[in-house]
Amino acid sequence: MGSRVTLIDVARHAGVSRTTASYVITGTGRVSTATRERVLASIDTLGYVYNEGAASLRRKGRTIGVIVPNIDRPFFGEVLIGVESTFTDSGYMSLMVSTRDQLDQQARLLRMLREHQVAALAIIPATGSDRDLVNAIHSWDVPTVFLSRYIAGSTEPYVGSDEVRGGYLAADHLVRAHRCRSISYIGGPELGVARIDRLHGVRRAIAESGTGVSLVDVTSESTVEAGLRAGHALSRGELPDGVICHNDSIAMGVARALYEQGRAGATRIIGYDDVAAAQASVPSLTSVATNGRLLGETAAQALLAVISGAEPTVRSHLTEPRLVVRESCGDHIEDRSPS
Amino acid sequence: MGSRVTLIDVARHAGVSRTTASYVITGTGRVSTATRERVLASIDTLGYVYNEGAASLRRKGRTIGVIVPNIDRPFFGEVLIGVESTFTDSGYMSLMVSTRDQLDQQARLLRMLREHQVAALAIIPATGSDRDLVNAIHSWDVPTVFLSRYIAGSTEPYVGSDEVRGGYLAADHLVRAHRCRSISYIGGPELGVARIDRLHGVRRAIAESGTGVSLVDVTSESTVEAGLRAGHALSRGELPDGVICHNDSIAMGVARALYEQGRAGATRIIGYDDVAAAQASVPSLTSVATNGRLLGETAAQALLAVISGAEPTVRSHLTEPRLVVRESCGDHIEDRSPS
DNA sequence: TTGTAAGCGTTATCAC
DNA sequence: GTGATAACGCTTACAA
Repeated sequence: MGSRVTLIDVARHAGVSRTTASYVITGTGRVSTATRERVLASIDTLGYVYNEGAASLRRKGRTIGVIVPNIDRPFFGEVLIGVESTFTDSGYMSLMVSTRDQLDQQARLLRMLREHQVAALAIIPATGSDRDLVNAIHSWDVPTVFLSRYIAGSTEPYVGSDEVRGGYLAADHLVRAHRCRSISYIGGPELGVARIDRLHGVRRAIAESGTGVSLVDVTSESTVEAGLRAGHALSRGELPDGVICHNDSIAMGVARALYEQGRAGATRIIGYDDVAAAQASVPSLTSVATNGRLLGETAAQALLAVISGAEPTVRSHLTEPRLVVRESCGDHIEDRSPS
Repeated sequence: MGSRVTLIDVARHAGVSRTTASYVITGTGRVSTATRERVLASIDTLGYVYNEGAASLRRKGRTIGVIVPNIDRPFFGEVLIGVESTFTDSGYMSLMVSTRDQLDQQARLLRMLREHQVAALAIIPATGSDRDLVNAIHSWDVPTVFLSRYIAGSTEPYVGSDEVRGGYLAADHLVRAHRCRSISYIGGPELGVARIDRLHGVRRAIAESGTGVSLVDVTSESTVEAGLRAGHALSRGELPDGVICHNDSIAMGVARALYEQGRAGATRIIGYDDVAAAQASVPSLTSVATNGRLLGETAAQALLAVISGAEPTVRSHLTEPRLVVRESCGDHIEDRSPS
């Protein structure tokens, strides 16, 4: 009935030794076609299933640890798709865990992954992670890639979108195409590297424009609700000419808040990540596209390479973001607010 | 340096036997406080880490298989949060894989999970899964819960939202509160059980109303893009009085398409799942809330119970959906009583 | 309370 | 080409 069928049973049934049976299963070693057939037949009739756990005791395991802050944020979801599909397509399984963006959870999960002997680790570190995390992972000595968020000062392999460039693209569009003189950056955790980098890009774009542009930045959670709150707060004062949001959820919240205040289209809004919903919102959302899926695939491929012995250290890799211009930053938006 | 420290090393260092060391780690057996301290100290100084894989060779493993169609669909993301957090909080790890809603992938992944000796299985089956899947899982003999989608005729434990009720709530609102005489159901895979059940609910609501209401249903993918296409197709003809969409992504696409045709608000739209973006869309989306997270938690808890030996078969569990009324279904007649 | 020893199912080494 | 045999790191009766 159960998985009580072992390699020994197969070997006995096929009239060979465990070794030969093992050779057939793993494809290793030299086995005559005749015996191979026989073994395969036995496997089939006996209903044998390979025991990865037992095998891992001798050879390297085929399980990969994947750590993310929240599975439900659309962007991370896309990244996960990329990571997971790449690994399973190569015969590896992903042990996915979410830290809820909390450092203590992260430490705990890291330990559990260690106990599970994962062969590699892909991690989007929790906000606030520092050298301690890097050191812990480093001393552990398992191939690792940091994803989407990097740790300041770390030299570990990193795959992410070029945040500085993303901020630049957004601000440049506002300043040059729309002649904005005041810009607000909304959202993201205060110390998040993505936020800081994007703001750098924003400032650079402003500086390059040669015009005097005022910049205000506000932190917030990365949720629709937070965007709604931020939008209402914003509309209590004088609106900036343009708003850059830390992600699309916030942007949708801000746009909605302005709409509720009867000021739809009163300022230009740019989101970040270009998730699926961006194109369907009203107004449709201009957004900095980052292609999370590609990010995930890239990271996974890098890890697979290292595991396969391609020793040469994985180098960091930045993908190029792209600005997708839609209605939310346009001047052509009619005022559809409820009168 | 690496994880070369084994229980033997710990035992030697602490001056005890493997057994005692093992007792300390697992909390099993009787050990004097003195020796326990000593062992723990050794573990610390030696940097020992438990080897779950090796342990699983003797006792039951602590890894759970989780199969979903797509990680990136917001609703499934919520379900996963519930499943994963519940399991990790209990010391189990989730081996998550996505089938891309394809049967061959699903079969392959099922096999891999088996080889990894998972202690239990939570699965949202791919569209089109049938008795074959149930039989395969059943003969495998591992505690299993079907999640969110059930297999027709299967008696395996199932945790999901009451789809019939959801369809009823949506249609009842359209028919009674808005006096709709024509309704379209848009989206979902043709043979999906959720779709079929919801349509049952819709028909029941129509029948109960005693009025003659025409019902049209169209299948589609569950994406924003598909919603856009469906919305444009819809607006080429005469619009129905009300539209029920298979999920919120489709609903947002439909609403957007109408907007693009200059017919925003020309019909009432109801979405499904009530994902975060629903409240921020313009118009904000009326939606049937299903609480995916709770679903995931419930399923995980049921599995944990079975694993812990609470033999009595997990019974199926349906959660009650709730209609969240917002702007997209328009001019509300004050009738908030779809209790 | 602690130690001895027999597995768990696989792979690696080295003979034949 | 094929087959003994020794690991791999841990759990768990059974003794002491």
